[in-house]
Amino acid sequence: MAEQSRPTIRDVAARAGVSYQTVSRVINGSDGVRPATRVRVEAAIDELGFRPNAIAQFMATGSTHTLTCLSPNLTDYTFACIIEGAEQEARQQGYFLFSASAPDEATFDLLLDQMVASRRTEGLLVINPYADRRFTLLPDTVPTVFVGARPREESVGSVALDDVGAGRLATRHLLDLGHRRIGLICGPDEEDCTQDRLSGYLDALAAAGVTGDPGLIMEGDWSATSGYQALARLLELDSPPTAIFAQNDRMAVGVLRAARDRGLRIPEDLAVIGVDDMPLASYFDPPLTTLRQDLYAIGRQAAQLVIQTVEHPESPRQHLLLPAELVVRQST
Amino acid sequence: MAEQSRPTIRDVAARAGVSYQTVSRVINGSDGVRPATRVRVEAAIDELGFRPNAIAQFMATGSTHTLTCLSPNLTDYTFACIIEGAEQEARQQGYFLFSASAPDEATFDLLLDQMVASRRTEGLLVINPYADRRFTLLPDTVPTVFVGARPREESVGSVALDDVGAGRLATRHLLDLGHRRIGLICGPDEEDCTQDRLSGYLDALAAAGVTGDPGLIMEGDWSATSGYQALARLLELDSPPTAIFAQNDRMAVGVLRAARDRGLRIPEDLAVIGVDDMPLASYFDPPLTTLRQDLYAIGRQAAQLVIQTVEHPESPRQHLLLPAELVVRQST
DNA sequence: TGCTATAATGTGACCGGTCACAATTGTGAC
DNA sequence: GTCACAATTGTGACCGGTCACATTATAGCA
Repeated sequence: MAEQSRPTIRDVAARAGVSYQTVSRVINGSDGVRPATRVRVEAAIDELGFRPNAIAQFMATGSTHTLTCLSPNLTDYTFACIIEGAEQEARQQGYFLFSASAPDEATFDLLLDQMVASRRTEGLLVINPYADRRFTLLPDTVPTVFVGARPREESVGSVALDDVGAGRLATRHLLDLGHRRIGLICGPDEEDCTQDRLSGYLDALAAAGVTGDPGLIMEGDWSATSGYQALARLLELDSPPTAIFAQNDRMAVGVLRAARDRGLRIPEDLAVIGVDDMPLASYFDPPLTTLRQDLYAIGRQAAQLVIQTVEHPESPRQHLLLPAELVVRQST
Repeated sequence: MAEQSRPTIRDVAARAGVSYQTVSRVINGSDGVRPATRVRVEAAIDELGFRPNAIAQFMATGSTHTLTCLSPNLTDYTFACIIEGAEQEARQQGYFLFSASAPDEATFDLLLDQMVASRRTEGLLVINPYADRRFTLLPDTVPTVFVGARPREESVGSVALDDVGAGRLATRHLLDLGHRRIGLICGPDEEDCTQDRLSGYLDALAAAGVTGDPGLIMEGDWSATSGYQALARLLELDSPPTAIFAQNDRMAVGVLRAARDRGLRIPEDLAVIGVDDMPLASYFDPPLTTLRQDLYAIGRQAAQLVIQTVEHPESPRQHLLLPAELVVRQST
């Protein structure tokens, strides 16, 4: 309302009695401007309330300083933390982070087109790239980092939880408590972390000289309901498990509930451990033992990696694994 | 790597043997292009893999088709749902939604500067504007909508839960069950929804002819811990409440826990109701009675409102209230 | 067939910055 | 006081599209 159209560098230049180029120099803090001139220009900027038009800067420099984070959704707590971590890091380094949810492949493709092909973004963070076949749609023209999964090709960096280690840690914890028949409730088969946590589980069993029983391994979909159903099936076995390792907390909560509905005491009749340490984990009944992952750190690292690749395209791709931490509460 | 620099409309024009303006027409689907010509241009676009540079389009048209949603954080489930809803709606209408977390006023101010002053964004969604004094920083140069709060000035639209109605509904539910001493655990004093849910509570009590007791009203900070502590204090009263209305689910969960720790049976000794219907509400012990709010709808409506104001600046500002729905489970 | 009305296409300037380089000014040495 | 050289400052073109308008091709009709 106040000003019909906002002032440009040329307006500032006119007011300060210099050329637009000098104003540009002042904006960018380049040297080669006499202090007296700089002061004069800065005064003009203040008087006019001038702010550089970022779009025009992008246009001229060809660089948007914007990263895009694509996630299956924004509401999953783990994804949200990763995004927030990445956002912080990006902001600190002078970048923007645009985050968008791509619930399906079509949306993913659309977003890719709008962000990458139209040159709005300089780097890509992809959370959970193997949710479906979306990873096949990725262009190789833009620096990319996978979050929570190993890349299938070499040109992409990655940051993830040390899932094998986490699987091992959880399983060993249950073994240490004397359990020998340990049920495993997995995430979807096609996801990396499912496979890795599984192999950590198998590792730990083998290391303890315990023979694994494939019948104790169930596939869930990360939801509490799927955990509930998995336990129901496990309890129908002739020789049911005495402990459950659920690959995430939501499924573990489903297990707690299914156990309670059947009158099982936890941890006496059944020990339960999850992964994530979600916010209210300690408020369930009983408080959930779990493996905490530092999701913010994962996000921060991921942002760092993309920025590194954006700024030094030839630098080697990195693959980071962050450790999980055992949080013992009362469900084991 | 493949192409050093991506093709522009002039490259396409040369290939198709037309002028760049004709290519521009084809891109934008304007009519006044002979079908034969259009086909030829489209072929050239495909052959070269041309995609219009969005930044250049912004530059030329002055419109970015981008909205910004500022939220205190991205990890709170309610905020995330709102953002996802807004994102969906925006996408459907051909807009982008940039969402950023502004944990404090300084960040909020910075983001405002980067998004608004530098003309990257055309509309603003502000979630929880009264988290602190951030609302005083808002510029009046860009269409703005408050989400989850009433605006303090007329130029801003708003979408929120019908908090008064929700407070009334929750309280009446408890009254209907025969409770007369109903404890209220509020959110922070300075937030609108705290005040509104409180006045709904008072309304319902008055309507039922029950005299309210100010000693039964506690202030929390939305966290489970604060709910836990609030109940602890309420139970020390000479005449403690027989029911609790917590203004959100997290605090309600804290209440459940505090009650369990003291050996109170729920709902026999103490009835508990929350607000939000957060994802695992039905997995707590006992499953939580609560008021569901349609957060996606709130987000969608908010996006709609901003877009409306962006496209028709003179249209009147709207203020929407969405109803809450009672979900009765076993905590009452 | 010629003429006008209309459809289709092309041209130049412009959005608001930046870049590369040219022009000007200031400085120190002689 | 001059000159060479460095420090400042200014100029034109450009980024990749779009706009307004000029130009040309086509169609419609007498």
